[in-house]
Amino acid sequence: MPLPNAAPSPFRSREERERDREEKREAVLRAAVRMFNARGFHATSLDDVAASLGISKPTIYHYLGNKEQVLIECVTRGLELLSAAADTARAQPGDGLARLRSVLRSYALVMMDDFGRCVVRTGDEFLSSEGAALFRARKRAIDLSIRALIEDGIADGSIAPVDVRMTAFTLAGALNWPGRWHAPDGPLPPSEIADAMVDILIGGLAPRA
Amino acid sequence: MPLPNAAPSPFRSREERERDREEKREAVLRAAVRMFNARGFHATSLDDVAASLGISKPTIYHYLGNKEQVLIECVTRGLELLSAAADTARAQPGDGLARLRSVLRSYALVMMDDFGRCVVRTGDEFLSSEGAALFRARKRAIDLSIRALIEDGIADGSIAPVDVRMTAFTLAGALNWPGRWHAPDGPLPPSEIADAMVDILIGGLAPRA
DNA sequence: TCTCCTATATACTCACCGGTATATTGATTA
DNA sequence: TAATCAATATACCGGTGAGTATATAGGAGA
Repeated sequence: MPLPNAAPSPFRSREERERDREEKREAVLRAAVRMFNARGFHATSLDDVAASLGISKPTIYHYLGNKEQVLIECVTRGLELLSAAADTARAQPGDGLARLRSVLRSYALVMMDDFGRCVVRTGDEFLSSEGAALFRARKRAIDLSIRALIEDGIADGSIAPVDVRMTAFTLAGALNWPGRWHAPDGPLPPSEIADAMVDILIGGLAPRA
Repeated sequence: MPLPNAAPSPFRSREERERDREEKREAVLRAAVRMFNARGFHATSLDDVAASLGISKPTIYHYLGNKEQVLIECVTRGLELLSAAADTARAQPGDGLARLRSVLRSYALVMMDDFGRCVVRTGDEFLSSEGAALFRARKRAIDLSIRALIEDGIADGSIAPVDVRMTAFTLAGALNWPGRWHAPDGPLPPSEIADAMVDILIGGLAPRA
């Protein structure tokens, strides 16, 4: 219970200071990911990122180890969003197709978020070999989640007996693409884009007999 | 008619010299695109490219203006392959769906070629504003080709009445993706990958009633 | 109060790399 | 044969940017 003394004190407790620190870290990451997405990783200097926050480069180094780690944290945020999307939708009721549809929709939405975008715009080339290995492992886990869902759907008859591996690649590829072309201030809201893409992927192009 | 004197002369004619020059230019481009694809544009120095050919950096500048122009030529090569794929398949007989299928297949194959890959790995960020404008214009033309084909198919009843714009995005996105993950020395041959992806996109996932 | 830790800045180093100036060689042409 | 041009190399310049050394100021704890 907080005391009724609502006057904010300039003296911060330990937890408050830790929260402050976390908040600043987060702000650095947000600013960085926006710039990385807009100009590309190599073309963005940490001086630029610092300037956009009105701080200086060493401050960034105070909160994050080095430039690659900034990128890794951004990518990791995005991958976590993607994993979360896959996991929560997977736990829902419904047949395989319905659950897959839900995952695909969430996946597409993440791809129109700053951190999701960053995942798709960051090739292995940008990371050190350790970073790239981690990156690949997490992407693989997400891929496996999607494959499992497709298999469920095939088993319960809600999905046609397709090649699971290639299907997962195709779906992910299509849904990754908005991360490259979607402009956050475009006319179509992300949810509509996601719905339209998922409908096409689920239904295909050929008219139903 | 060549004279029966088959002994290769060290004295080259004008045409031979021009062909030589063209061949060297081409070799530079091939070496460059491979490295760009493997390490990324910014992480590849022209010294590296030169070294991989056993020549020196000024030689590259002798054949191509500057680093951006090297990239633009690579991307242009890829875009030409893509345009060619769209145009030739469009001129074939068959209903809209059949022709679209043919275009999609060719498109996917180009994406597993060095130059096609380069198109998809090169974001606008890497180019100057003029380069990026050119790039976008050519991609737009390809997009319009695909849209036209989808419209044909809807008109002749071979394609379901989908949202044309979103469908073109979705198809292109899915087919672009191999440009990022496909390894040229992988087990599956590109033609099989292309077939599998196109089948999924055309047929969708839901079982036919 | 003295010391230590945190947050921040300024100013620097160092490596890399795009691009160029200049030299050399050999073939082409006048 | 002299003048020119194409093809190539070596050696350099200048900018940029990652990362660091060092200073400072102020709060926290002993």
